[in-house]
Amino acid sequence: MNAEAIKKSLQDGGLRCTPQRYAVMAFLMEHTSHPTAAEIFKAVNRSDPRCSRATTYNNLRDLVQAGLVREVAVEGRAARFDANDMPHHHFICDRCGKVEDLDWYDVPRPASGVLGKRVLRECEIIFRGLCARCAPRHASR
Amino acid sequence: MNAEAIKKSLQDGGLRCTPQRYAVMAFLMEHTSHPTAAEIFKAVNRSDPRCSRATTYNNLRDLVQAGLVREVAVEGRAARFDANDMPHHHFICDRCGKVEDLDWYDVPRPASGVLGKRVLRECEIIFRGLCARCAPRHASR
DNA sequence: TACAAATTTTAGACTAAGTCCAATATTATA
DNA sequence: TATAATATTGGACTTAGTCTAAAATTTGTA
Repeated sequence: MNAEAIKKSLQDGGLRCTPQRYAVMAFLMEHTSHPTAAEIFKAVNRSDPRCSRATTYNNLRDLVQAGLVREVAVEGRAARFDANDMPHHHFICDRCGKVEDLDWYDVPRPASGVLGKRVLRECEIIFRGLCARCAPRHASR
Repeated sequence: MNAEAIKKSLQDGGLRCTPQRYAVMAFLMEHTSHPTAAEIFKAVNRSDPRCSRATTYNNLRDLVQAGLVREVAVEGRAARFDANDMPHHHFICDRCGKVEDLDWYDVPRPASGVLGKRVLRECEIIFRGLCARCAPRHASR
C-alpha cells in the first residue's frame, strides 16, 4: 500500500494527515469487506492504542465528508464503510448482511440529471438477495 | 381508507388483524412521508394508548417481513417506513434526511437477473442530493 | 358459546451504535 | 519555533431498537 498516496489523498480532501486518520484510511484500503465502525476501531486500536473510539468515528465522518470513503446504511445493522474510489454499486445479503461491491459496468447505469425540483448528487443501485454463502446450494432438490 | 382492504392485506400476509397492527398499517398508508418508528409509535400511541413501543417495533418488523411495508435505511439516521406497494425507488436528501418516492417509470430500471453467484431478490435505486426545500434557491446569485 | 392453542401485547430493563464535551495534544504555517 | 487551527481523548450521554416472560387477545374447533 502506497503511504504517500494515502497522505496525498487526505491532503487533497482538505484533511490533515494524523497517525489515527492515516490508520483508518489505510485499514479501509486494505480491507474491502465493508467493515463496520466497531470493526475498524477494534483493528486500528489494537495495532495502535492511541486511537480512541471517538477518534475513529470522527475520522470516518471526516473521510466520508471529504468523499474519500463511502458509507452504506443497512437496515437493522450497523453502517459499513468502503474506500473503493471507483464508481460502483452494492449487493446486500438479506441473511448475513454482507455488503459486496458490484462493478459499475456490471449493471446498467441510470441516467443522471435533474429529478423534478431535486438537485441530484449521486445515485446508487442496491441489489438485495442472498450472497453465494447464504444461497441454498443444490436448490433444485 | 378502506378498512376491509387493510384487513385483507394483513391476512394475505399471514398476519392476524389486531387493533395495534391495524393502526400501524393504516397510519403508514395515510402518511406517505416515510415516518420513523419513533414517529409512528408516537402517533399511534396517542390515538390509542394501548399500543406500546415494543408492539410498534414488533409490528413494523412483521409488516416488513410480510412484504407489506418497506424499510429504508438512511446513513446516520433512524430507519424509515413506507407502505407504498407500487414498485418505486427513493430519493434521500443529504441535508434533512427526507425520503421521497420516485415513480418506477421516472427512472430507468436496471435489468434483473442473476448477479454472479448471488440470488437476486430486488433492486432499488437510491438517489441522493438536495430536496426542493433544501436546495439553495436562486443559486445563480 | 366455550375451549384450547397459537399468537400478540406489554412495561421496562437492556444493548448497540454513535455523539458530545472540554481539557489536552498535534499539525501546518509563517 | 511560535502560533493558530485542527485533532484527539475518556467517559458520560443519547438514540434507536431488542428482549423477556407474564398476561391478554385472536382464531379455529366443537
